[in-house]
Amino acid sequence: MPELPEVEIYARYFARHALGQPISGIDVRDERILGKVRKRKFVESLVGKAFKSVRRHGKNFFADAGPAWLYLHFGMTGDLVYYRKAIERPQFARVVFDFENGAHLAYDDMRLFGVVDLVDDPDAFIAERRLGPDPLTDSFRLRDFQRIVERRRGAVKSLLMSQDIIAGIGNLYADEALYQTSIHPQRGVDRLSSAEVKALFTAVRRILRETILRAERGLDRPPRYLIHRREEGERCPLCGGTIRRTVVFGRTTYYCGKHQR
DNA sequence: TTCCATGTTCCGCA
DNA sequence: TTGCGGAACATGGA
Repeated sequence: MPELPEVEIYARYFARHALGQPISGIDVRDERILGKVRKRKFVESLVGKAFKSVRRHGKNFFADAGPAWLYLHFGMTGDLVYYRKAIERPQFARVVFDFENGAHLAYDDMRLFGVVDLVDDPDAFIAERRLGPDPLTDSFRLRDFQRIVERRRGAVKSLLMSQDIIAGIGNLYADEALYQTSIHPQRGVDRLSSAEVKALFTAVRRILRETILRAERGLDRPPRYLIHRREEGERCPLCGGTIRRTVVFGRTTYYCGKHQR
């Protein structure tokens, strides 16, 4: 489930299992998952190295294998699986890292929308892609968010999902933030009150943090979250209204027809 | 069989 | 210039 919180969990998982372990081999099982890098260069750049640290910016993941960085984007169905026995290798493992200790880390991705690549410099990558601030860092400031909202037009959900405005929010968490702030997903950005802009800013951070904290403890998102009610006609756990379905920014959108205005 | 899916990119149009 | 709709990508799962 790769939006920001999921990628953060993957980053921690990667750090827990793979950091400092010498890479003894790499099996690129499906080259279609590779970005710009060719298979041979990818393997030669990483074998014999060990990952030293990890970074995440929005949905983008980087692991330092100096001088090159491993880059991962999880697309819609990307996942990481650390395992010891060959039989445990996941079904859609596209790239497998073998470590000297005999364990393996698979990048698993059924739909192949993800990317495995090498980059020279994460900061340059972030700048080139024109990614906005990561909402869980100090670079995400209310002032900046307010300024962007003032200049922007269109539906508020589109703004939340635009990676050049905020990096990391996808379809589910955009709906969640709007639901929890009682804002209709199709409301024009120019019709948000300053209190609503502030509430949205706060809600985004709180929801992402809460999801990560709970996931670390093996807990799902709280029962009051819209994420458990993504179906037309469901009951809204906050106000008893009816959950509606529409399309915004090209994506299926769920909202409460009663309390989101 | 048909519809839908947590993402990104590209094209055409207003 | 900005924003949006639609399609494409690849592969299931319900």
